[in-house]
Amino acid sequence: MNDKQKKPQKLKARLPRGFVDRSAADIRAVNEMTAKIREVYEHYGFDPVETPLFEYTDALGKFLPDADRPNEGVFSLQDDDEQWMSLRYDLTAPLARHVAENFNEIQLPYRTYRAGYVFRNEKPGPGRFRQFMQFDADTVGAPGVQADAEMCMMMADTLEALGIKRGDYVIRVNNRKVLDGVLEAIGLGGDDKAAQRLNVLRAIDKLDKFGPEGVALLLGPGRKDESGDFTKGAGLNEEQIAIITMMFKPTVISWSQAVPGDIATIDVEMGEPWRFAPLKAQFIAMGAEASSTFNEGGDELNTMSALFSAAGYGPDRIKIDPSVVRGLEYYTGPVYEAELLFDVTNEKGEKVVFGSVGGGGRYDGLVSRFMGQPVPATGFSIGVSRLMTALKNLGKLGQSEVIEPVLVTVMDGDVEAMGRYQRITQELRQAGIRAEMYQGNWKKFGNQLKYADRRGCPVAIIQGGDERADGVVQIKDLIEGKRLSGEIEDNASWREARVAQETVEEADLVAKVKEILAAQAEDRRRGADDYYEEYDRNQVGSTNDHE
RNA sequence: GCGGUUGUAGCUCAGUUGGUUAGAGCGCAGGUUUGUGGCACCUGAGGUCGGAGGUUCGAGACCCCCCAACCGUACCA
Repeated sequence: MNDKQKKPQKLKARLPRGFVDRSAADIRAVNEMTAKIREVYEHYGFDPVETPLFEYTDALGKFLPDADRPNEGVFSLQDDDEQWMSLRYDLTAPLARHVAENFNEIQLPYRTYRAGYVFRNEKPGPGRFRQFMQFDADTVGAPGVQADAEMCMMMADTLEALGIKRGDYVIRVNNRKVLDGVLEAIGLGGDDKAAQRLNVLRAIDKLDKFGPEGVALLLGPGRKDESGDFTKGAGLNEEQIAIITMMFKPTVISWSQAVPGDIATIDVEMGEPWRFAPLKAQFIAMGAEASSTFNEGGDELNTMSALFSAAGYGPDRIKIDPSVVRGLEYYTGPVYEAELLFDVTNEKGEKVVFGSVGGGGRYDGLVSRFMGQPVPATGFSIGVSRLMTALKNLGKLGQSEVIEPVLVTVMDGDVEAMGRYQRITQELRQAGIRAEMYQGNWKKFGNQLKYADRRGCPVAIIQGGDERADGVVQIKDLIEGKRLSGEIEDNASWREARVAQETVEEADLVAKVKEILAAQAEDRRRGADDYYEEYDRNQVGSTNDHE
């Protein structure tokens, strides 16, 4: 008490882990993106719907928070009636709830889209957040794979609408039934093998991260990562590993040269569903019945492939790829994934494989959880936040720069003068010019221009007592002035010079400001052209322009 | 969860074998300048040295425990 008074503990300003504040530029970029996505979805005949951020936890799935691991994966809280509620972790489960709850009013097939933030209570990583935006489209009540095929085509169209060139992305399609069939065939069927099956699927899902060798290790004994940590494998034998590896490791030997019983001789080039035939033949050669699940999945992929070709979507846009796994739990049929193929440079200047920016599949069981009848559905989700990072790299965003407002400075604080400043500001606004009157401490005039400078205001309007008496205003071109400031060293003469400033009649104010803004825009355009010429010179190999 | 790295001002960091009152740059505020941005100069605010315990005459530094962040890995319906 006698010691020097302890200062009150300052509150530490800190952002919760895994969350971000969004800047003006980011928000504008997101708006630009979502507008383009929405346009494509609307064009395909989808209608918007919105559901709340919260749902009752049981509607989201079977993952109730329990005593041991509260809030595992989802953010949950108990309502005052003690019911558990959770922040949604995707947009699919809430849609299923919405459809089930309004089943009588909804005309099936129900084609709908929606965008919104979803939340995951997981450990965040680079480019992975605990709140992020998804943009979904779904068709509920359509059992045929033509609905799935349409989704894939719409994904391709959406990416192109966002400015991603054909060849810089691919939609990869697989079918859960094929995977299930393969697992059955190598003796991993049955409930007692469920855990092992899951391990196998997870291992395959890591293909883009660890490559075929890494996946093979994960399928077998296990893999040690660079920090020395050991990941336990699925414990398959070499023959089983070889069959699974066959699904994603292309070889050059054709089927006719394959030696029965020697799986290493079989060609499984990706991209064509008929390539599954050798797999099937191999199962028979090994004495295992090729399962009907496997055949069903293969047939569905064949149908989808035919639909793609008929609609003119070749393998440069959509291809069949047996290594696609996705959403390990609720998918029941076709699954698809949108992948970016170009290199992306991260904040640290390292090249990284960007990978998946969206995906989806058929989830025939989700709506029917709430109903006594089957309700088939298929849909996909685009990771908006993630895709935005990629688009920034491509230079496809933020080009339409926003012009900061014209600043009307304040010289005198009396009501009459203030009224004039206010009126000038309104005149500019009514002429369609973004404008604001200085709202800080007007007595420090230097600070007003400093504010305008740091904000990037293009023009400042100045009217002191002298100008007011004459019915004129000073218009200062801040961009031009900044350029000229480099030529003046001495502060006094810099202040004297009043560079890039001219006096006009009040009546001519709007016209003159427009003139200056137009000249500035012209300068920017010229500068941008130079930039893009430079940019184009640096783009090697991007010769196929389909626009 | 497991493994590794790192914690000093708002930010980036220095701080010697343990030694007086913990520093710099940037940023911020004020001034030189009550009618002019940049540059320059002057002044100032801003620190539980991540936290607790221990060793010591003495700890920002050494020891132990805890916490947090970052990276990798696992999980991700």
